[in-house]
Amino acid sequence: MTITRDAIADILDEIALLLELKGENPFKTRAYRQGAETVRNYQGEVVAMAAANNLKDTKGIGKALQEKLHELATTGKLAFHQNLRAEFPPGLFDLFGIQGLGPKKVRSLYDQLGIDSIDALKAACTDGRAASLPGFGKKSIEKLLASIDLKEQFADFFRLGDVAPLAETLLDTLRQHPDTLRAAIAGSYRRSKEILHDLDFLVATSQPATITQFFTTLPEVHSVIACGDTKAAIRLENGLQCDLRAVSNEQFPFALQYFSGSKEHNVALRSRALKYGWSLNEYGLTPKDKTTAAAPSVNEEADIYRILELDRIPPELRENRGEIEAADKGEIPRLVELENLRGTFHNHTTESDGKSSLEEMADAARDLGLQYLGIADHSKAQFQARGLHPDRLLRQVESIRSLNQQWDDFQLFAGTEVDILKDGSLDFDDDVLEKLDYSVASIHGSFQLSEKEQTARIIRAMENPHVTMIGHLTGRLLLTRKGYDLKVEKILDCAAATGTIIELNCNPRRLDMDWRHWHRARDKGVITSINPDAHGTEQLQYLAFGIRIARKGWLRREDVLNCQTLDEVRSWLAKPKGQR
DNA sequence: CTTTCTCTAAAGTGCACTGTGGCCAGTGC
Repeated sequence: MTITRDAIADILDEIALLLELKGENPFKTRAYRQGAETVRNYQGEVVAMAAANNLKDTKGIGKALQEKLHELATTGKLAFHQNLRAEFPPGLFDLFGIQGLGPKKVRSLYDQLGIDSIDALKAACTDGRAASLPGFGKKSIEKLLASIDLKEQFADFFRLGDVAPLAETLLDTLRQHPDTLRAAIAGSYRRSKEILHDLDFLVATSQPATITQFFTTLPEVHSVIACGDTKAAIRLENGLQCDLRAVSNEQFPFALQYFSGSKEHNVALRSRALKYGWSLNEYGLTPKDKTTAAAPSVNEEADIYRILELDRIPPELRENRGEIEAADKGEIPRLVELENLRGTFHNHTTESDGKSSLEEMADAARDLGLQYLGIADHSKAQFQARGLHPDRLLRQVESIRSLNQQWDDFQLFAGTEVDILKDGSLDFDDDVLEKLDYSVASIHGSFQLSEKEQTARIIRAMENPHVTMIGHLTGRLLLTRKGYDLKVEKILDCAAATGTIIELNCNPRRLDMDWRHWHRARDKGVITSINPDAHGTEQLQYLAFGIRIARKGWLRREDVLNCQTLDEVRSWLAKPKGQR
C-alpha cells in the first residue's frame, strides 16, 4: 500500500474544506490545513514516519492527526474522510472555484436550493431563485454569473506552466521511438501562449502508422479520440487533448511551420510566398504555375523564411503583430534567453508565506548559477501571509547583510513586497523603505476600483522614489480571475517617466503583465525584471516561463534588469530612481 | 484540532472591503 505525501496532504485539505462546509470550529479546519502543509513540507520520509507512528513530536501534528496519518499511510485511505465526503455530492466542490463563493454561501445554496453543480448555480442565478437567499443581492448574482462565464469560456484551456512538464515528457518518449527521425511540439505551445487548448505533436518518420499506433497506446493516454495512419488524437487523464501528425522527413519543416501558426502569421506568410510565385502549405513550397521555377530545397524550417527573404522568425513572435515586416527589414531583435539571466527579484521566504528559509533560497539560487537573489517578503497588510512589520523586516535586513559577508560572487538583496493600499499609499513609510536595497509594490486587494481610480492608485505608487518595481501589474489569475481595470498605456508612460520597473511575474498562474503589452512598453523605454514570485526553492524554475513570455513580448536582454551582472545591478540600484 | 498554561480548560492570524439589509456577515488576501 503506497500513498504519496501529496495525496495525503490533498486529503487533509479536502477534510478542511468539508469541515468548513459543515460549519465546524474554524480552528479545527485550520488544524487540518496546517497538517496538510506540514506533511507537504516535511523534511524526511513523512509517509514512512506516519506508518510507524513516529510523528508525535512534530509541531502541528497532535494525537488526532497522528492517528489519521497512520491510517492513511498504512491503508491508503481514511474512513473519517470517506464518511465526510459521502455527506456531499461531488459537484459541490466545483462551486469553490467560483469567485465570491465561500463555504457559507455554498452551504446555503446547497441547503436551500439543492444546488450541487456549476450548471445548477447558473440556472438558479438566471431564474431568480438564488436572489431569494439572504446575502445574494443583485450585484452578487452579477458577479457569480461573470465568474461562471469566465470558467465556461476557458473550460477547455490549460495553463502553459501546467502542461509543460507533461508536454516535454511526451516529446521525449516520441523522440526515443526507433522510427522517429525528428519530433517537435508545434502549435501554441511552441509559440509560448500563456494558455493552451491542446498540444500538437509532429513526428518525421518513414513509418507513420507505427508512430500513431505507438502514440495512442502510451500509458499517459486516458482515451483515444482518433487514430489513423498519419494522424491521431488522444485525451490525457487531466482532459488535455494531444494531436499527433506523422509526416515524411521532407515534409517535416513545412509541417512544423504550418502547425506552429499562428493562423494569422501563416496567412501573411503564404501571401508573401505567392508574390515569389510559390504556393506554401504544410507539404511544401510549390510553383504556382508553369512560369515559376521550383523553390530551392528545404531541410529546416528556417530555410522557408530564408527563401522568402526574411530573417528567421522565432516561433514566439508569430502572431502577425509586425514580425513579418520586421523580418523583411532584417530587424528581428535578438531575444532574451534563459542563459542571460544573472539573478532575480521578488522571492519569498519562511519569514512570510514562503516555505524555504532565507539560506535555502540563497543556496538554490547559487545552484542555478545566479549571482544575486532579491528577497521580497510580504508587508504587514498581508496578515494572512504573515506579512512583516517594520521591526521584523529590519531584522531580516540585518540577517541578509550578515549572510552576504560569506560570499564574494553572490549577493542577497534586501527588499520587500510592499502592499499598495487602496489610495495608492504604501504599507511602509519612506523611512523604512529607504533602508532596503529595493522594493516591489503590489496590489492585493480592492480589485473593484474603477479603471480611473485603479490607474491613479498605481501611478501614485510609482511616483514614490523608493518603489523600484510594480509587482504583477494587473493581478490576473489565468483561467480564474481577470485582471483589474487599468489604463495600461498611462501606466507604461508613467513607468518610463519615473524609471519604475514593471515586473514580468512568471508564476505560471499569473504571467503578468500580459505579453501583448511588452513590445510597446519596451519602445517607450520601460525596463522589466523577470521575477518568479517564488514561495519555495523549486519555484525559481518559473524563470523559464518568464523568459518564454518575455521573448513573446519582443524583449531583448537589455530590456531586462536581471540580465545585468551583479556589479551592474548593484550600481544601478545605488543610483537615485530618476537617474537610472 | 493543537498548544499551552496549568494541570482541565481556555485560547488560538487580522483587516479591509463588499454588498446587503438595516448595522453585519462573508469573502479574500
